[in-house]
Amino acid sequence: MKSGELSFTEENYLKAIYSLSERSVSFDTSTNEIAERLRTKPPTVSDMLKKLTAKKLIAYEKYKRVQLTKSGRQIAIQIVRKHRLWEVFLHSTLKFSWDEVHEVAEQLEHIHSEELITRLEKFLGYPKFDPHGDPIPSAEGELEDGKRINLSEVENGTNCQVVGVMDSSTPFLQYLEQIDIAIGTRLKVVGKIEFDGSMIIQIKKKPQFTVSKKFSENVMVTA
Amino acid sequence: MKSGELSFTEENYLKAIYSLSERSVSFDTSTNEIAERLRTKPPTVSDMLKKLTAKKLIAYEKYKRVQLTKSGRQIAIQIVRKHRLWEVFLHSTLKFSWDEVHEVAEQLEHIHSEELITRLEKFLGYPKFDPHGDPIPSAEGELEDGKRINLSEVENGTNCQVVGVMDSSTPFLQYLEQIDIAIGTRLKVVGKIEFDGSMIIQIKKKPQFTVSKKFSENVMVTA
DNA sequence: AATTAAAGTTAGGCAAATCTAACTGTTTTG
DNA sequence: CAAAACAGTTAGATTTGCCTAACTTTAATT
Ligand SMILES: [Mn+2]
Ligand SMILES: [Mn+2]
Ligand SMILES: [Mn+2]
Ligand SMILES: [Mn+2]
Repeated sequence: MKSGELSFTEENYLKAIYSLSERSVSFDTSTNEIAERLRTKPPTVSDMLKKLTAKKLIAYEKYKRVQLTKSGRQIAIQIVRKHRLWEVFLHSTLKFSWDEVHEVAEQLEHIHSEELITRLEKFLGYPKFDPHGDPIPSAEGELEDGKRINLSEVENGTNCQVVGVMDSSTPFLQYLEQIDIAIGTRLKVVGKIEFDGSMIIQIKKKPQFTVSKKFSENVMVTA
Repeated sequence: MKSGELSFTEENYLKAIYSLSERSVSFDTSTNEIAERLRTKPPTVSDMLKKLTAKKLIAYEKYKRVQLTKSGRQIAIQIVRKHRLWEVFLHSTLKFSWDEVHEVAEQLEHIHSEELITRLEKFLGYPKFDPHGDPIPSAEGELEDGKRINLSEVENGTNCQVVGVMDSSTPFLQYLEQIDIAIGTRLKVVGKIEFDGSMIIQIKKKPQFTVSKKFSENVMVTA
């Protein structure tokens, strides 16, 4: 790759560190978490953390947790932006189904061309969300933060709309499809079971059904 | 990359060997030619030739010239197919100008997904030529031999490539040379004059110029 | 507080892709 | 045909990304 450009691998590390950090209170993550996420081994991660530190993309000290620097975070967000725009393209333009887009976007997100993304975004009509309901960062790295909450936090008797998932694995997405839940689906929480946190929900006028706590924790909704 | 998949680099070598071989009578090429094409050094090429031989993608013996095997050729053609389809996408869909598309296509051609190309091709309406007028191989690797037609039959706005002449007289050939047209020259028909069948054509970014009907009837092109 | 468990790093090695310098094989040509 | 010129390969080094095994540091638990 051209000088100044990051390798596929470096980009994947930044993206992993970004998404793992975002879900922690202190906006940081650890060697082992990164290793698990990238299906690699801790020593490999250790090596890369040194390299990313040298490039000033992360703030990191031996044995301590890792945080993205401002510039590392900007780059990570741009990769997320590319990933999600490509997912929209694959779904809306090329008619891939939901659960097929991620793998290919994982490759496309590493194409280096500002102009390409600018034009792609325009062609797609400046979408704000990807096919899984996740927000698409702007060219400036701004992330619209909708008031998305976990389905598991929704009160009894409340209506809400599905806007995203925490888990993008094929089994989960297939289960969602099976029970007819997709991005945009409106549903009502009609009951909760204290014992195990299961939730009874209803879509439109269809029969009610029960989902596990694990399920409701992996679905994001807006109230 | 997944096992069985070729690396970026291997794919670029196959593509280079393919296009260099195609232009030779014996359908082969040499270490130095490849090195020059890929802006690398001969020892680097030597190494890769060994590797590609082991994978049975080329037929090669030390100090001899290189030829693609059947399977190597098929792979090379698929990369060319991807490259050209992406160029159409960049030009027709994203409105890149035709001289901007190549560099980005050079990256996109290495995305691994059959399904992606199948759907992209469908979305683009099964184009037969890329923005430079080069033919797009079919999914089966068939390369339209570009049926030779008379330049005078070419539609407005179409790119074509000069492949022969009807008249081989010295005056005609001298005229061709004078206006910088030779076998292989790519040109675009930018207008036609009803009155006398004259044709306005353009080569690359040079100024347009007009040729007579008698001229265009004596030039053979592939669409 | 001392011990154990876990998290994380070094050490050392390997494969891919690249380079320069030095060598060998092939071709051209006086 | 012998010498020079050219083409091509081998040797040895470097960088990146990855691994296992062994070690060190930090955290948790008794
Ligand atoms: Mn995704
Ligand atoms: Mn990726
Ligand atoms: Mn091209
Ligand atoms: Mn390429």
